[in-house]
Order: sequence, then structure tokens, then C-alpha cells
Amino acid sequence: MPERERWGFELPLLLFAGFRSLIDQLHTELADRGHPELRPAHGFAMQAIGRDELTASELGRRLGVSKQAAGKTVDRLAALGYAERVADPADARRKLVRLTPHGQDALMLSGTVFERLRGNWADQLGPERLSELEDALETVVGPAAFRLDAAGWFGD
Amino acid sequence: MPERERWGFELPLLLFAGFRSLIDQLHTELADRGHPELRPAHGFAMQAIGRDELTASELGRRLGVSKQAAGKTVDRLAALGYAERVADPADARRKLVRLTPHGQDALMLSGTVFERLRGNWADQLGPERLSELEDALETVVGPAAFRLDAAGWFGD
DNA sequence: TTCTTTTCGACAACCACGTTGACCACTTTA
DNA sequence: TAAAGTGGTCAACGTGGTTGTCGAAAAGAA
Repeated sequence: MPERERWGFELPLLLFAGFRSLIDQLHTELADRGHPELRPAHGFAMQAIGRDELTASELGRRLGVSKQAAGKTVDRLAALGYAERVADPADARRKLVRLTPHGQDALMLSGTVFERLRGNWADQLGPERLSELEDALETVVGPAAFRLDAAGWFGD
Repeated sequence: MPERERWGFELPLLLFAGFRSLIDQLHTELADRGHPELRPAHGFAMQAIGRDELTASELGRRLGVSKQAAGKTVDRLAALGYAERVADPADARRKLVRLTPHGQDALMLSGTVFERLRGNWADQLGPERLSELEDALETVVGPAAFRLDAAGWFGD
């Protein structure tokens, strides 16, 4: 049921409002469940680390930022107890970054919260309209959909 | 045509990818048309100013940031030639911010570019699917859709 | 094996964008 | 007219980026 004529400038605002709505709800939930200091930017970095052990340089590549910026991000995650650095026995230059159990907990919790939030949208829209929305977005953005280099994107 | 089962975490990434795709294309176009220094964050501030003459404090309220932050944003826009401050003859405390002709040009150009980008999406999806996408998003985000307090939202 | 190139991590300086707190000037209101 | 509120600015700081430089360690080539 198309409701009225839309201006072009509304489309980006609607997309951003949807994105922000989900992320804000996620962090409200995370704060209630033992992760009050976690910020949206941290989530992208932790997602990029996942269960891997990788160098700050490699993390920078995944996030689309310099190795120095990635190193600072790791510093902040480490200060909050979400990540830690361990020496690489096979290469004395490298220090491998990995999530702590606290960080893995936050990541798993985020996954379950996102499932529930998607369920809320499905309740409001019906499963078909939600699937159509997702399919339409994937059609227009193509394979660029699942990039993680989002943090700090506004300023560039 | 629902293509496959979706994970909850894909939804925010799809929304953000769509948003970023539009904004990136906008700024590519703006750069080609005489506005190469304009950044995404500037757009929200200029949209909040529009054709008004307002104080930095009022701008801060519209953008959801402190008056000091709004003042710095105006400094940057002014340094780039997009905004200027004029004294308010009716109130010696106030300095009114307004867009320069260069700033108004950028704002009008953005509007026409967004119309064309929406047209591209309509070509790819068909007008009905695009309208359904917009309506679905408005349904789930409600009146929060058209807030302008987006810049700097990642860090907080 | 030695020399050269590459890579990693760190440091420094800087910029964009936000925050609080403090302060002064001016306007409004009680 | 005194008190309260508002507007602009300065300072200090935090976060998340950038580039440039550097030394140590690894990898590749002669």
C-alpha cells in the first residue's frame, strides 16, 4: 500500500533511521546484560575479530582503516576487557589480538539480540514484507552489503 | 521472491550498506560539481540550517549536540565557505548562522541528486517494490525517521 | 649466506567531532 | 533593580581517524 509520493532525500533518512534503531536497541539490551560500556564502533571491530587471532595490521585491513587506527581500537577494547594481545611464538614482530571470554560473550549476545529484533520487525511487517525488504536491499547494494568498514565513516 | 533464510545480524548491515551507498554516490557527484570538500557530516548540519537564520545554540538543539559542538561545526562550514555568521541587530548576544549561496547551491544540488539516485533504485527494483521498502521502513521506525542528529552518532 | 625488501608495532603530530565546566556579556523576568 | 536565563567562547579532554618515521624481525633474491 504505497501511501504517498516520496522525496528522494527521505530514502537515506529512512535507511539510517532503521539502522540506528536496531543498533540503539542492541546497545540498550547489551547495557542491561553486563556490557554498559560497549559502543557501536566497538561492535564492528569485535565482529571483525570474531574467533580469530590476528594482528592489528590485519584487523586494519578488515575494517578499512590504517594499522595505527586499528591498534588504537585494540587498545580501547583491551582497556575495557573485551580483547587482549598475545605474543606470536612463530614471529617475534607480531602480537596477536583475540577476544577475551567477555568479548566473546558480548558477540554471542549481540547475535541473539539481533535475532529477536528481526523478529520484532517480522511481527510488525509480516515475514513476507520483511524478506522482501531484505531482498530489495541486497539487490541494490550487491555484495557490498556485508562490509565492516563502517566506524568512523562519517568523518572521513 | 525470498531467496534464503536470513540471520538477524544481516538486517542492520543491509540497511547501513544502502544508506552508505546513497551517501557515497551523492558525495561523488557533489565532488564532481564544485563541492569536493563536503563531507557526509556537513550535509546534516546544512540540512538543519536550510534557509533559516539561527543561532549556534539552536542548531545544536536541532542536531542533538551541545552548543559548543554546533559552534565548531559552524566554524568548519564557514572555513569552507558554506556558512557565515551575521550579528543579530535585535540581540547583541546572538550571532545568526546562515548558508552562503555556495551552501544553498550544495543543498539544492543534493536534493536533485537524491531524486536521481532514488530513480536508479526504482529502475532496479520497480517503483512498487521501492515504495513498499519505504513504507515498511516508515512502519518500523515511526516518526523517528527524519531526525537529523546523525553525525557523530557512532562514537558517543 | 648475505643483502635488500617487506612487514609489524610503536611513537609523534595532527585533524574532525564530540563532551563538561567555567566565564562574561546581554536580555528577560520577577 | 536584582536575579535568572540565554548565547558565545575558551580550555581541557576523549575517541576515532590520518600521515610520517623508525627499529626490529622476517622473507626473498643474489
